[in-house]
Amino acid sequence: MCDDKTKGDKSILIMNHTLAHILAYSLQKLFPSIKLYIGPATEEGFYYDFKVPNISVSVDDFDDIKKEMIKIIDLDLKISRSETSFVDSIKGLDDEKGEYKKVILNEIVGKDAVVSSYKMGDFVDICEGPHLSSTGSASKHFYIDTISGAYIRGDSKRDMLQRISVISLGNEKKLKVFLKNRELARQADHRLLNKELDLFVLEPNIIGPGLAMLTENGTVIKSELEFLATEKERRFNLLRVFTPHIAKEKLFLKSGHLPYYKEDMYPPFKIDDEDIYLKAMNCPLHHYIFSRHNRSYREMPIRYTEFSTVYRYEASGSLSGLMRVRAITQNDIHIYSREDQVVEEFRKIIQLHKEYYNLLGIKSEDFFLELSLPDDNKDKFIEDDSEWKKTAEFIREAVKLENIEFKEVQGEAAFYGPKADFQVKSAIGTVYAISTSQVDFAGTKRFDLTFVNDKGENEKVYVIHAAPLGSYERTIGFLTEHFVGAFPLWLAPIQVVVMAVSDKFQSYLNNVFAMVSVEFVNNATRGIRCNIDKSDERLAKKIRNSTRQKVPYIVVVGENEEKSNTVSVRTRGSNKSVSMPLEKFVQMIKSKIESRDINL
RNA sequence: GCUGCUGUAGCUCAGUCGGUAGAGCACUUCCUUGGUAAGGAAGAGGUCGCUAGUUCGAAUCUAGUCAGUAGCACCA
Repeated sequence: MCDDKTKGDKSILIMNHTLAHILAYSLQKLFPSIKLYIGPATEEGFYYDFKVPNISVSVDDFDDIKKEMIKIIDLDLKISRSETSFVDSIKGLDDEKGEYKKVILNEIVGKDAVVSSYKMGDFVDICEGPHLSSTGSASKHFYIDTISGAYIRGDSKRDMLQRISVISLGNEKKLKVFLKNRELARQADHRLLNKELDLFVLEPNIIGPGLAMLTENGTVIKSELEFLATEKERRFNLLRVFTPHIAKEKLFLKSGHLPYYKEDMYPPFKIDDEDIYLKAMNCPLHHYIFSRHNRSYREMPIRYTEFSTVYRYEASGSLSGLMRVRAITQNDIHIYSREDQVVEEFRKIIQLHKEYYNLLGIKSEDFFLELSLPDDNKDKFIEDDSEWKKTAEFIREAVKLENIEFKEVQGEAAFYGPKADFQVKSAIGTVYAISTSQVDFAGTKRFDLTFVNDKGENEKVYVIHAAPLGSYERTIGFLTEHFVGAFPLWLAPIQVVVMAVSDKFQSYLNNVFAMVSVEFVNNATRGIRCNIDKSDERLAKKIRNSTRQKVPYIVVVGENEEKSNTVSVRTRGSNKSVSMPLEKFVQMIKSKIESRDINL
């Protein structure tokens, strides 16, 4: 997913890098006081970061910028390279306009390097290169896409610059296809689909930003996922527990989450002179359940799970529909394990993921696995080299045993241990962790989590944190986008809509409705979810309404059906209807629901 | 949180130069009893996100604020 083939195409990267310079040159012509920062090529094109003092460049300027760029391309300016020493390069920069270029030289290039510059016309930019030999060979088929903010060196404590992002794929055809595909992807945005599907409600002004409510439709999906998880729990020997949503400050101080994560928790309220926090995580509470009595090596591992909501004061700018919310409901698993069991337990968690993903039709190209390790930032990660190494190796081993490809990233670990995140892309391209599994070697120390080993000694517990179904909010958002609203039968909020050709056939319609919506044995709450459409509309209109809600089966009855005790069934995705005996239809649906068949 | 953009009916949107609002869909009622993606008519529905300010007068101009959004930063 992340290593696509276009990435290896060097010539496009070179051209886009040259186009970035052309963009910068154009901007400099239009805004002479501009301070340029950096302009790399990306997978889809390139961008340039800059700041114009007292002026904010806007989308209204895009036309002018494009014209300037085309002009520079048409002039076919020669591009030449020159080299200078670090000191001369610094000296050569204007104090004002070169402010951010100096950042590059001082912080990225370094004193000992020879600094290369590329020149086109009267525009010179410090750059490693390589570049095209002249501007004329750059493609004019680029699309100035967005203007937004970006921090210097990605550091939120520094100045924010403006970033113009351009899509450039080398030719017109690729550009058109890209833009068209992106438009299609945007139609899969769960926020957009929600207008038809009516799964959730956000009332940021009244209830609060990031506090999502599920409607009766969304709640069906949540419940189905919960049934599924409950079934799996039994198979994987997970034990269900239950904990409160609030706790004293002491708990989170002990766990180490405070003061580390104070900013990310809702501010506390005072009761009897003590600060009470809304929980932002379940682990410390589960730890107390685990450690309520002494544990023998014989009973390990102990696997707890809880369906619970945690509250995180997520940054306002990061909130997005159901994908990033502030009240997060997870199926949160904590496995208390002996050292020699960690790999096997972690492996089981990966297997659990596989089972879920198979069932949901999520293929390996839909996600990627990221192994997150610490970097040398001592404020973010607990210091203990040997434990970090050991636990990272546990995860690598488990993941390798399950034959899943992964990539490793530094600096993304949890403060208490390395983690393996399943990452997915949303419809608009934002990457989200859909589930996370972590090995914790530190929390265990703080809570003195131990068991008595076969030598009668206290031995350290390793905790695996996992939420293989992610949060309901994000998972429902992701699944909505994944299926573009056309949920598999077992997840569909409404599985069948029955309607009659005219209300002459009311009684047969009622009969069919009663037969279809009958609940069945193995799980009473998993009967067939059937709606009856009694609206005074023409048949075509009723079909249209249900079709837009992506209802899997639309059942129509009239004179013919009544006579023969059949139904006319229109399956989602088809515009033809098939006649079949009522009994047969109900049986078919029943078995597909019970087996969680992905196909209709 | 930062930068930009946006905020008019449940939804999608229109509203000229400042003169207290309009359409389509949805909703309600009536007509229509109609065989597979929009039948017709009428009606109801809005302190123009909120708060100040400018003005005789603000949906429209200004400031602040709340929220959404695109990125960036964050993401236990």
